[in-house]
Amino acid sequence: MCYKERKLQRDFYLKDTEEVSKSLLGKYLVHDKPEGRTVGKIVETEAYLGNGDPACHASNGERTERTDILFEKGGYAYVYLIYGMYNCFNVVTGEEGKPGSAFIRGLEPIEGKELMRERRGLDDLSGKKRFQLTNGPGKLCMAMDIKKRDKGKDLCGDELYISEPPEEKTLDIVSAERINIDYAGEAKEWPLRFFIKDNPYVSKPP
DNA sequence: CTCACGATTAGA
DNA sequence: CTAATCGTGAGA
Repeated sequence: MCYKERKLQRDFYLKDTEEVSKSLLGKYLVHDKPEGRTVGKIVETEAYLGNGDPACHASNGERTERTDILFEKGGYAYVYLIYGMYNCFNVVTGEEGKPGSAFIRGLEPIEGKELMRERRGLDDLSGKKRFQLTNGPGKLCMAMDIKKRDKGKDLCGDELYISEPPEEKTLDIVSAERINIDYAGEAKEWPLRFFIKDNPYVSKPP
């Protein structure tokens, strides 16, 4: 499979955050490393809108060292450490100067599953345990080996990128409230979480 | 400089 | 249900 030929170009990422978050569903996230390639189909995302969205790290419109990349034009990786131990992967969206990102919450493993299993430190993948490989934002970063050194990487590059799937399928997309943002007041209720209906790699099924 | 805390996860 | 664990950024 030639993922590079199907790589999403810059214009895909320049649209508004909500639209990019939705259209990322079904796409293939690819990470090429010396030890091997891992590929996962994106099955769950959340939109973080920047200005006006109290849940977004750039909500106050102020640039800080951590969130500076969110103000870049779309198509860059935003990776940050949460709870001192897990990485979270976002795709920067929109035009330059407008902060916002699509948070990737769930992947369905496509290629490099053995490498993913090793990186996750799992021995037993029998039964429903196999979903633990990539059914959460921290888990998929472990499986794909995405960490802070990847922050700022251009997804239009050759190492970490997103591709059109081999065949277009019609997706049954569900919207819901975002997860674990109790601190965000009424924004907690905004329907900015999107996932593929009934996909077992969605982090927290409805 | 200090210090409270989180877009999570694994395990009891 | 809770502990783990540390970079970040607001405030002194």
